[in-house]
Amino acid sequence: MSLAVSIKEAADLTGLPVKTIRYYEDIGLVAPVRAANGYRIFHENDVHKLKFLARGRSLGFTIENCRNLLALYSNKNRASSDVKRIAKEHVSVIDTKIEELQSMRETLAHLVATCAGDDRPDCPIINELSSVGEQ
Amino acid sequence: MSLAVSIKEAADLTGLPVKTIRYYEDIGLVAPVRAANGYRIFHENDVHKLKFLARGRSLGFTIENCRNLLALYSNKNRASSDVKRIAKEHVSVIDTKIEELQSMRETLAHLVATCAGDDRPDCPIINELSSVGEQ
DNA sequence: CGTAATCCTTCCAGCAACTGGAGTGTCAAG
DNA sequence: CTTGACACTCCAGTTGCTGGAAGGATTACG
Repeated sequence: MSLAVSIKEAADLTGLPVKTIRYYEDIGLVAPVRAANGYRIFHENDVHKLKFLARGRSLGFTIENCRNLLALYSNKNRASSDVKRIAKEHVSVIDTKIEELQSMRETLAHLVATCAGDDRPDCPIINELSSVGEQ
Repeated sequence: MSLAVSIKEAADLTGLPVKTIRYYEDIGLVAPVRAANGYRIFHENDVHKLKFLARGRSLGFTIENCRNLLALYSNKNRASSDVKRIAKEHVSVIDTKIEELQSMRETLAHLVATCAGDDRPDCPIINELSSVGEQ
């Protein structure tokens, strides 16, 4: 017969915290059955979905992205073009974030480099933030 | 005499939304005085602080970072080393984020590249997420 | 059999940093 | 005098969890 585990075991198998798994059930991403005592029982398919979610989230997909991908995953009639589209959109979101962070990083690193970092109150970082050099 | 503006004008001067300025007052980052009718009045110093906050946030500092920087900014006895330390810590936080995003990006871009993106259901992106290739 | 440890359950509250909306008040222009 | 743009407060929602309280179930040990 198939795998049937407790929430703790599902957590150990997927690397997700127990709380997170309950949350995923709350928002309808998994639907484990219940034992007579009310305990959740995770079958192979549930654990598989949880692993899918863990990987998707660690790749930076939002919960809604994951919900869509999961629907495509369960849909044998899916077209790979749908999946590719979602993934491509996500790559460009990531690209934008990287660019923003790099520009932040440059500005800050420049400020850090020009700051003496001593006991004197004069500080180019503060000067920039308070826009003494107002352009 | 000094500048004294309404919340809308402060918003226009700083680029911050009106709602955000009210929120910044709520959490004690600015303390505009009130007119007889209860309207907020922003003086030059308040507008200056708001601009400082807007820049700090756009450089990715958290609100708490900004609160600290603002305290240093108002403190004429500050040492530039304090400011430099905060900024350096922040640069390394940004570096970590960039690295994570780049690794995500690579994985995804690879998957996108190997996906046919046609009408067939077979899809390497889904396969990866569902870990058919379980290692 | 008792009890202690480790599960399990639900529900409520909170984090960051806003954002939106409801409902109401104020003020200047035409 | 009414319209429109502004102002106010307060409550609720966003995302993706995380923590804790209060209680029930199960297992292991003596």
